Amino acid sequence: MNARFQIATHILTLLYHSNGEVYSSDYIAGSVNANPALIRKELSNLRKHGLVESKEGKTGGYTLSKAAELITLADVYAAVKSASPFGLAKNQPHPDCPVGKQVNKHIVSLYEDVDQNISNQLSKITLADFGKKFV
Amino acid sequence: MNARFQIATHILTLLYHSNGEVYSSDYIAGSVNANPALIRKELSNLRKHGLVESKEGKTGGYTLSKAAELITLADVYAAVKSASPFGLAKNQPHPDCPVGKQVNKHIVSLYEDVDQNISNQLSKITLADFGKKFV
DNA sequence: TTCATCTGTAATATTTATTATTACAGTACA
DNA sequence: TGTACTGTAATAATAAATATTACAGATGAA
Repeated sequence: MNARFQIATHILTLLYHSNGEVYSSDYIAGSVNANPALIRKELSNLRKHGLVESKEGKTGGYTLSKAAELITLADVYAAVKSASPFGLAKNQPHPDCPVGKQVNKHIVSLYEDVDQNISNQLSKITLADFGKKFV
Repeated sequence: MNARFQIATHILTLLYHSNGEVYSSDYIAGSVNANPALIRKELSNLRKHGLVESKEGKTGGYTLSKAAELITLADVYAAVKSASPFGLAKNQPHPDCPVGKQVNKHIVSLYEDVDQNISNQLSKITLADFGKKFV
């Protein structure tokens, strides 16, 4: 996991507070303090995951695709994770060692459990819940 | 998080199966398929966290510092994590934006909750539990 | 219809983090 | 006193994340 979860959550929280008004990637980039192209890239990803809608052209910009009550932080987590926060080494352990030849399998299985647990926890928090913290 | 959790777990599982015999960093590196110096570095970290003991000199090497029933994967997690698997952007969000100026605080708080949840889950699995999977 | 302002995306550069390597001093045992 | 280890620092190489630039395409307004 990396800063993408933070950025995505920041973006969505902004859109939650926009009350349906479209926000441009430039405006959002200003609040996040990041490059507009990077923000558009993340917005593009969030759109592919059905969390935001975009409109091109002169009066274009971004809005949430559905009510913030229907978006959970688990959705955000699923959208931004390319891989599990738990990494695997690129090196294959030694196949002749009884531990080495099985360790990846067991670690992967453990990671899946942990990941499921994280998702379960995050699914209990909606974007509306999170956004209401900002007054 | 990164591959260090995997490597540390691999090391400890090897030592669990050693039945008290000392293993050298060279031997361990062979199973993990990594550089002995890297393994020693992680072992040094595990020693600082009280999970392994080391012996220098000609017949030196590494052993577990206590019974595998008394080591949980949460201990391993705590030992290897330099930071939470959830990252924060280096860029400070814009302080004039109501969302930007508070988002870090709320995200950090959320990360702490998630991290605690991960630890709770991992604390239920001892090294003995994990090591018994290897037959 | 043409200009301004936006999205979408690719290509690339930069920075940061991770992992690997080398080297060697210090320790302990035979 | 030589051999086989650990401990650790310094550095190199690699990989991943982030930032930047550029521009085609869309849309609405003058």
